[in-house]
Parts: sequence; C-alpha cells; structure tokens
Amino acid sequence: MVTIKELRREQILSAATKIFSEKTYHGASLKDIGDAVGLRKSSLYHYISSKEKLLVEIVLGALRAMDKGLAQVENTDLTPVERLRQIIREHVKFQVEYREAGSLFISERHIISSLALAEVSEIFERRDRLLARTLKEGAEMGLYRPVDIRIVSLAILGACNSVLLWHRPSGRLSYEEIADCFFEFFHRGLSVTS
Amino acid sequence: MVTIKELRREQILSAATKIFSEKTYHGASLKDIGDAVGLRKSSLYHYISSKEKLLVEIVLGALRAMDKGLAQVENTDLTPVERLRQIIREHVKFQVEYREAGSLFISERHIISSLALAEVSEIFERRDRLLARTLKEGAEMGLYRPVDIRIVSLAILGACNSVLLWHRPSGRLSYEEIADCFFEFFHRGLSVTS
Amino acid sequence: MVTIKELRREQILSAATKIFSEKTYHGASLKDIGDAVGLRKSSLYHYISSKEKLLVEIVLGALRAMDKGLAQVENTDLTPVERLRQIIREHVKFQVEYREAGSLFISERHIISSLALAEVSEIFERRDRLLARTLKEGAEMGLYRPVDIRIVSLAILGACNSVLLWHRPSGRLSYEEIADCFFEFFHRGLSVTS
Amino acid sequence: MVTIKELRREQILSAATKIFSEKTYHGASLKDIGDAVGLRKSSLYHYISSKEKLLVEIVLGALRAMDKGLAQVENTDLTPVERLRQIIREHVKFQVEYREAGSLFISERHIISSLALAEVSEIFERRDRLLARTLKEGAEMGLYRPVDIRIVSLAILGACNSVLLWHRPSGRLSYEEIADCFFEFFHRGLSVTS
DNA sequence: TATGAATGAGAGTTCATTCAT
DNA sequence: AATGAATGAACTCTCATTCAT
Repeated sequence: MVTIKELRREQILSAATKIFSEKTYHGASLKDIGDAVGLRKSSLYHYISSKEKLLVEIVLGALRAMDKGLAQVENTDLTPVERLRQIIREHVKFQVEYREAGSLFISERHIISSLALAEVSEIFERRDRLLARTLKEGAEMGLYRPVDIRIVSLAILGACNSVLLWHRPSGRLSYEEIADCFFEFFHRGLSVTS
Repeated sequence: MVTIKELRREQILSAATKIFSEKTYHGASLKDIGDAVGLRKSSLYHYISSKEKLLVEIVLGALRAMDKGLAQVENTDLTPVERLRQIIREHVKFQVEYREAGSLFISERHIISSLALAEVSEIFERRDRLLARTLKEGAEMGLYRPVDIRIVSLAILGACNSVLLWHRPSGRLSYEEIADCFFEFFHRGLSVTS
Repeated sequence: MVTIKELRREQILSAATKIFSEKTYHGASLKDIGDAVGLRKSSLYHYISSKEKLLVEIVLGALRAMDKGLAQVENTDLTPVERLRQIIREHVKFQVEYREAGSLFISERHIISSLALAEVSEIFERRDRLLARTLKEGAEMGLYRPVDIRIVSLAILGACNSVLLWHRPSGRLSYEEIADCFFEFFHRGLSVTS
Repeated sequence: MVTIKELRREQILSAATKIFSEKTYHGASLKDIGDAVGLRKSSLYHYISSKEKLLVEIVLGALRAMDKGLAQVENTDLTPVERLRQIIREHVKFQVEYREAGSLFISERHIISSLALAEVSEIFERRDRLLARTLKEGAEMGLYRPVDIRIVSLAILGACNSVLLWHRPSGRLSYEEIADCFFEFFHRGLSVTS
C-alpha cells in the first residue's frame, strides 16, 4: 500500500534528483526543490530530514538499483562471455536510467561517503568482484587473454560509466546498441587471437 | 623572471585546486583557500578577481596542457596505431597529472562553460577530431575494423578519463604502464582478426 | 484588510526612511534597519527584496503621493492665481510630510533613476507642465507679467523644495502658513503692477 | 610659492570633487580617485589624511569661497536693493561654480557637520544675517513690504541654491542672466506697491 | 499537513587604512 | 614620494533549519 505521503516523497526525490544534477548539490537550494513540487521549503521537512540525507537517499536509491541488476546477472547461469555482455549492459543501462544520480555520486562523493560509506563500499566491491571473476573465468577457460584484470576492469567500468556524460535520451542509438557496441569492442580486446 | 606575486598566485591556484576538488566548488569557501596559503580571504583578492574566475583558471590551465600534449601528437608523423598509443598515453598522463582539475571540470562543467565555453569547446573538438581521424585512418589502411567511430571513441576516452577516479600516485603501476595496458586492450579491440 | 505582514512592511519602510535620511543610503546598513524594527538583517528579506528596491519604494511612494496631490489640483476648476496657491501648498505640504523621502530623492537620484527612471520622469514632467501652464494662463489673462516661465518655475519649485532642509515639525509656523507666505511673495513677484 | 606637493593636492581635491558628486561619497572609493590622478590609493595618503577629511576639505573650500564673496558684498556700500541683487548673484554664481561641492554639502551634511560644525554654522549664520539685514533695511526705508523675513529669506536662498540641481554649463542662460531674472522676481515680490 | 516567520551562520566581495620597502 | 601587500571590518544577500500556528 502506498500512502499519499510516500507519493509526495517520491515526487520530492525525483525533483531533487533533477535539480541537484542541474545545479550541483551546493548550488541548489531547498527552495528550488520546493518550487518544483509546489511546496514551501519548510514543508519539505515533513518528508525529508535534511538536505544531506536527501542527497544520500537519491544516490543510494540508484546504487541499490544497480546492485540489484548486477545481482540478477550474478545469479543467472551464464558463460563468462555472456556474463560480461550482461554486466556491460547493466552498467550502460544504469548510467542511462540513473544518469542524474550517477553524476551526483561522482561530484558529491565526499558527502555520500561520509554518510553511507559502508553500504556504498559494499556495492562497489560486489560489482568489482563480479567483473573480476568474470574476466578470470574467461581466462581460465582459455577464451580470454591473461590481462591485468584490475586495470582492464577499470577501463571497462570507466567506459560504461562515462556514458552519463554524453548520452541523450534522444540520441541516435538505444542503450542496448551502445552496450552491444561496447561489448563487441571489449570482448575482442580480451579475446585470444590465433 | 618570476615575481613573488606570481609565486603567490601559483600557491593560491594550487591550494584552490586541491580544496575545490576535495569539497566541491560551492562547498569550498575562500576562507578555506586563504587558510591554506596563510592569507585572509580578503587578501586573496590581490591575486584573483573572483572565485568563479579562479575556478576557470584552474580548469583552463589543465585543459590547455592537455591540448598542447595532443597537439604534439598531432604534429608528429606517426602510423595510426602509434598515434592511438600516444593519444591514450596523453590522456592517461593528463588525468594523472591534472587529476583534481579534471575532476573539477566534470563537476563544475556549468560554471566553466558559462565563462569559457568557446575555448573549452574548441579544445574538446580538436581532441575528438584527432581521435576520430586516427581510427578512420586505421580502418582505411585495413588495420582496424570499421567500427562505430563515435561510440568507440567515447569508450576509449571514457576509460582514460576515469583514471582520475581511482589513480593514486602511490599506486602499483606508473601512468605509462596503465596507458600501455589500455592501449593493448583497445588496440586489440579494434584490430582486424584473420 | 491589513495583514500583519503588511504592517511589518510599513514599519520597515518607515524605519528605513528615517535611517536612510539620517545616514545616507550607502551609509546605512540593513543591520541598522533591522535593529530599528527588532529583526535580524536576514529576516528583513521576508519583507523586501533588496536594499536598492527598498530605497526606490520609499522614494516612489512619496513621489506618487505628491503626484496625486497635484493631480487633484489639476482636476479642480480654479483661476490661475488660485491654482498657483494650491500648487505651492501641495509642494510645501509634500516637503513637510515627506521630508525624509524628498531628501533621499535628492541625494540618491542616481540609484532611483537607474531603477525607476520612467515613472520618476513622468511625475516631474507632469508637475512642470502644470506649473508652466498656470503661469502661462495667468499671463494670458493679463494678471501676470510675461516672465521667463522656465526660470521662474524653477525658482518657485526650488524655494518650495528647500523647505525640507530647514523645516522642523516643532517650528513656529504650520506648513499652511509657510505656503501662504511663499504664495504671497511669489504672487506679487509675478503680478502686473500699475 | 607653490610646491609640487600642493599642486598634487589640488589635483586630488579636484578629482575627488567630481567623483564624489558623481558617485556619492560612500559610493566612490579612494581607488576611483587614485585612478583619476594616476596614483595608487595608498599613495593618496601622502596628500590626505582620511577620506572623511578629504570630503570636508572639498566642501569647506567651497563654503569659504562663498563666504568671501558675500563678505565683499557686505563691505561694499550699497542700497538694500542693490545689495539684494548682489547677494542673489553671489549665490547663483556659487551654485554654478561650485555645483559639485554644493551638492555634496547637501547629501553629506551629517559627515561634514560632525567634523566641522563650528565653521559651517558660522558661515551660514553670517550669510543669513546679511540677507536678513538687507531685507530689514529695505523695509525700514519703505521700499519693501514688512514680510516674514525668515521665511522670505529661506525662499530666496532655497531658490538660489536649487540652481545646482538643474544648471548645465551649456544651458541657455548665463548665471548672471539667471540671477537677474531671480532678482527681478524676488524684488517685485518684496516691493511695496502703490 | 502546510506554512510564514525568524534566524544564525556564512557566503563572496569591497574598502579605508597601515606599513615595510 | 610611491606602492604592493595585507588586513579587519563591514557590506548585501542566501540558505538550511526550527517552530508556533
């Protein structure tokens, strides 16, 4: 059951996401957010407990969604190659769907880490482990070259995450197309060549 | 000849770079910067004309250095493959040397664009053209696959740029090693396989 | 119906009028005004939008009152002589009632003109036309000498306006007495003598 | 003998007069004045002792000139009528020649009074006495009506002083013409009519 | 639930003034 | 005589937050 209060909360989170990402966390004021949802800034305090916690909730919400998506990939029985494709797809999808929150995470890392370090670290470690294991298994099965897994992982993640910097919803390619192009590129970069 | 004033200016730019990147542009105050260089905030105005211009100077300084590095690559006679290696090297080097300024550019894009859009755009367009031309020439010479140049460029740049998010000066690998590992990965990703 | 907010606003306008005229616009601070009404300077911003606009409101309020008074004179059917008496009366009354705002207008002309030039010009042009027409009609009816209307107008207005420089509420004469003395003096100065 | 230092001083006083009257005392900075005379603001302190004293010197200089002019009138043997003409002439001339300082005196009365009350009061009292005596003698000789001398004096002075608000060097009339027009107007306003 | 009022803290910025050189 | 450097005080204005209603 969804209460009216919870609906309002969603509205506020959603407006804040947009506004924070447009103006920077410090550059946006609670008045801006209040204006966007038709509430005075003092009324916002019925739904949030502070500006900082609002930011953290936004970002954590997004990270949890990513975590959930990756968990599904992890729990499905896939070859390393197919798993890599899914991991890339999840990441690109995440950056497209949660572009604003993702961008907030980068710029406001410090605030978020200071309030939710444990959970954030856990999510990223889980992600890193999944990707590393995938590359490792690929190599063990003779499909992939024995690369520096850490560095290659970071290259893949960096590329996927950078999608948020340039992707526009109205762009030429869907996120699946982008992800597949990325996969093809990275997969070949990893593959053993005869 | 370097005047004392110019030295102080450098000190201030350097302190501001660090502090802005730690606390966010809006999150850092001129007092913070003054404290770091042993000056009251009002005294800073002997060396800067405004907080915004200070930010822009920091970021533009870094971008100009990158531009200069890439211009050298452009003006050297290299095969496409070798040129790609150099482009990647320049980018990784830039992110390592100008980690903070690079990170500032991302989070404070809005402010910087509003004050120096023309120059910034020019630098990025020059960079994009150089990389695109390199991939195109590689393909024309039959070395590289005919990939979606735009998307692959963005993947490469995204990966290189993300170095700023994780590189630590004390890390296991030098920036050249990182760059070479990246190059190997991307080069193979592009290469035509028999 | 008058809200509490409007009452506070009036309080603030009134305090600001006094303080600005005592210390000069630039010489007075919002803290001074806040102190006078028992509010912190930041709280003033519930009632005003800026210090400059506060000044303009004060002065425009006064000028509008003068304009209204003169409009009544204009719309009443009077002989030129009687009309001149009323114009003088209105001016003296204005300077006595709005002494501070009048004085502010003189010292801070620049600011006010920069924010409300159109309205201010209109009011003064209306006033000048009314007085000039009155003198002209007096001359056409053979009552007044054919003087240099512009210069004599300025003399009359200058004299009336200067009342703000010396009038004290506790003074020997009421504003009507002052105005009538002025009128007698100017009327005779204009009259045709046999 | 005039030293270089005294010349510079004159330059500074003159520049400050113009700048203060254009921007308001508080609205103008010592930097503005320094710029106008080709000196850094700190160098100004070789010639002035403070911004406030600079203002006072400017205004006192002008008031002393007026005082001197009126003293000459006082020491010349003239009929009351002729003396009134000269007083008016002196006043108009003063407002035209010292327009800026006169305007400064009005807007910054408070500062000036707080630093040089005695001398300022003296000058004005001397002026007021001269004018009052002139009107009184005119009345005693049967030339002028027995008006309220204080009020009529203030009307005359107010009119003359207001010249600074509208006179432009390039205007239609010379200051003598303005003064004579004023005199004619006031003289008739005072005269006994048969 | 919603808000108007109030505020303390602090932002960036300006400026008159001092002082060593 | 001239100035660059430095500063403290003050400025206007913003904002997250609290609280009574």
